[in-house]
Amino acid sequence: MNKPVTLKDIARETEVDVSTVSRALDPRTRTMLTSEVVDRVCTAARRMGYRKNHIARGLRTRRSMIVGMLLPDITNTVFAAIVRGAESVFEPHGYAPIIVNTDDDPRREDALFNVLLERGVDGILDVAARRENSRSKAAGYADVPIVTANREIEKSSIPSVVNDDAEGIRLMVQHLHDCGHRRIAHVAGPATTSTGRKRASAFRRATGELGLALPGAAVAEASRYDESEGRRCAELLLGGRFAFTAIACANDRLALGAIDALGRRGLTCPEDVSVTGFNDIPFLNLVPPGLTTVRVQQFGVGRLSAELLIKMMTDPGATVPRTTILPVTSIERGSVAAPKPI
Amino acid sequence: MNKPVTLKDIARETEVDVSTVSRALDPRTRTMLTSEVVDRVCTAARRMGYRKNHIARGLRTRRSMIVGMLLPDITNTVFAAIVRGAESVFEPHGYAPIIVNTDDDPRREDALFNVLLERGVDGILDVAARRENSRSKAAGYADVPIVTANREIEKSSIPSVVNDDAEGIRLMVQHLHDCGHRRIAHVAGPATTSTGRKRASAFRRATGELGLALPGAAVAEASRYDESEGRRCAELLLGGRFAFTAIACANDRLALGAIDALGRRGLTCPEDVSVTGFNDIPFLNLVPPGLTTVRVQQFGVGRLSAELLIKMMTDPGATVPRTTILPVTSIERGSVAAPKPI
DNA sequence: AGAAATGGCGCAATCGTTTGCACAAAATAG
DNA sequence: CTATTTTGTGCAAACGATTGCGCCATTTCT
Repeated sequence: MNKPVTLKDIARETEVDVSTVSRALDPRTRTMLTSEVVDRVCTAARRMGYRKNHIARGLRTRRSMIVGMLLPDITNTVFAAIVRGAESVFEPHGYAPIIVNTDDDPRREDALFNVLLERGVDGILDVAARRENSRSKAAGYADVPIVTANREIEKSSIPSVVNDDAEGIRLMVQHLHDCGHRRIAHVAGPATTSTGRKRASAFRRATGELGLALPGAAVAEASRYDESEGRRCAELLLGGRFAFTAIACANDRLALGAIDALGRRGLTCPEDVSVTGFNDIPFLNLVPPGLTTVRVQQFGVGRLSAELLIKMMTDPGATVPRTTILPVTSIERGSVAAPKPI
Repeated sequence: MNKPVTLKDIARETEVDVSTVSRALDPRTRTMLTSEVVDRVCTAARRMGYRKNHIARGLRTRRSMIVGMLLPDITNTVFAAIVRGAESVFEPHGYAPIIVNTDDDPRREDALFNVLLERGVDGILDVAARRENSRSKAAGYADVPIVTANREIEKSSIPSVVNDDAEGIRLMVQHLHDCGHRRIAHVAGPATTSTGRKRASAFRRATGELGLALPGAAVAEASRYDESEGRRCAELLLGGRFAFTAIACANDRLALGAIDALGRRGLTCPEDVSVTGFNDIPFLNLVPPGLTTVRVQQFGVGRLSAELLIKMMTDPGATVPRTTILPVTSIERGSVAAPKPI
């Protein structure tokens, strides 16, 4: 239960002023001191088991060296990978992340946003952004640098690092078309997210460019990115007036739900209906029939967005790119085949 | 770029002392003030957009209200679920978690442990514990409350919340035995983890109690809990002198690797060899042939360990249970069948 | 050799809160 | 109606680090 060692203790021990100790311990200010003193202080610090107090430091410097990360749900491996990517750059720079899960609940999101601000985070990496900027965000925006990752906030100047959603969907639609599909349905992601909207409009554009029919009954919108919503939407499509041979889903989990819904109707994938996903989440390759999907750079999104945020935190005047778009690749597996001859 | 509002600002505005403002804003000390003053201060605070500065507060109270969480890898859904469980109790209590990933690297673990201490965390939830207590941990132990979750540190008094590893393995072995298996091999987890050791010794005990043969060649030890190690160990077993009809694996990912290794040898599961796992990770039900496994309370482990840690942080004198063991259940799927008649 | 420039270090203020103590006014007791 | 307790506030000292400023002792310049 011994008290932690402070600068003052080291100062007493080495018979110099605490300011000198402080300077000796900081590599940046160390140069203005005699190397003899630096040595003496450093060895004493090591011997006494000194650990700098980030809290006190933060009070004086007004920098907590803590960043906040807003996630929908860490349980979702897509976001976990982003966290690792961000960590890989935060940690070497001395930043520690506080992670909070919003469950895509706007109220929770606002509350947690405030929690982060109270904590005095130096910046916020928002991986749970919804399309419209919320009030508390607008308020906080002036003070704390924010970067959104994976998703973006529309009509705002908040920088974002995202995947090429449009290109990903285009790849999937093109691939389906190449396989002979002409009547393709879409299970869209929540319109509250930029990814949901982007992918849905990219779907419309891609099918349009290929001259495919696209009635309203060809699109069903999920309210969450999960299997049960994928199931629900697929059932909606199956019960609708649009006869399709393939479904392009806005994300892998929706696709898994859709495939399940097909099975319950006695249909199989890909024989009866082809299905595509988005993200290429882990273990997907092991699930039959092997989902054809879009591989995104989850880790890269985390890494780049963290680098961007660090730049904004350390140099407030720096001009940063408004949007950074990372390339995606197409992963072809067994869930896509030629449509049944009629 | 307006400066954040401080107690001093509110004091000036309401013409009371900062100490009074401080007291008025704290529900616990609020009672010693006139309600008139409390009202005046609170409304002013709200109007001016005051947000308490946790950093300054932490410096004075010597409590950061931050807890550290050491994880092997947040990408692993088992640990992500534990995080959510812990969060569900930390957040309502006003604690924010800083999460770091050790990748099960002892050096990284020590370094990150120090990072957490420098950050002035009020407690540490160690989900990445290795069996032997490391030096830095022993050092820090005196100052900061620690609880291990999922795993435990042997020969130490650090409280832990774990799953019933022994019972889980017993259930699997019993089930295999019930199906007719008499020659069962084991892919053990790393002996550096308590889970690896516990499950291996439980395997020995369970097979022993059933009177089964258990030569050394029946057990292969993985150095990490991942698919490639599962593959490697399964190949080792297949090339060994022990002819088995089933493999009980220390974890699901090892089991997936093992099944893959079987496939490469032209063997199928469960027809040729039955396989069992441990943890019941998400999506496992979708992967053929459906892994028979042990379901553990990941969320519960997180929740209980967090509750324990909070108790230790708020009441240092409290006596807490050394070990809390959560029950497990058996999940039977398609990966286990009767052994081939010889 | 005297003046000026440089380098190394100490002094003290500061960051925003909390909290023990003092002290006045009000309430209660004797 | 004084003496004592209570009650509500203010004062000021922490908490542990950073940093502008100033001072003294060298070194360098003229």
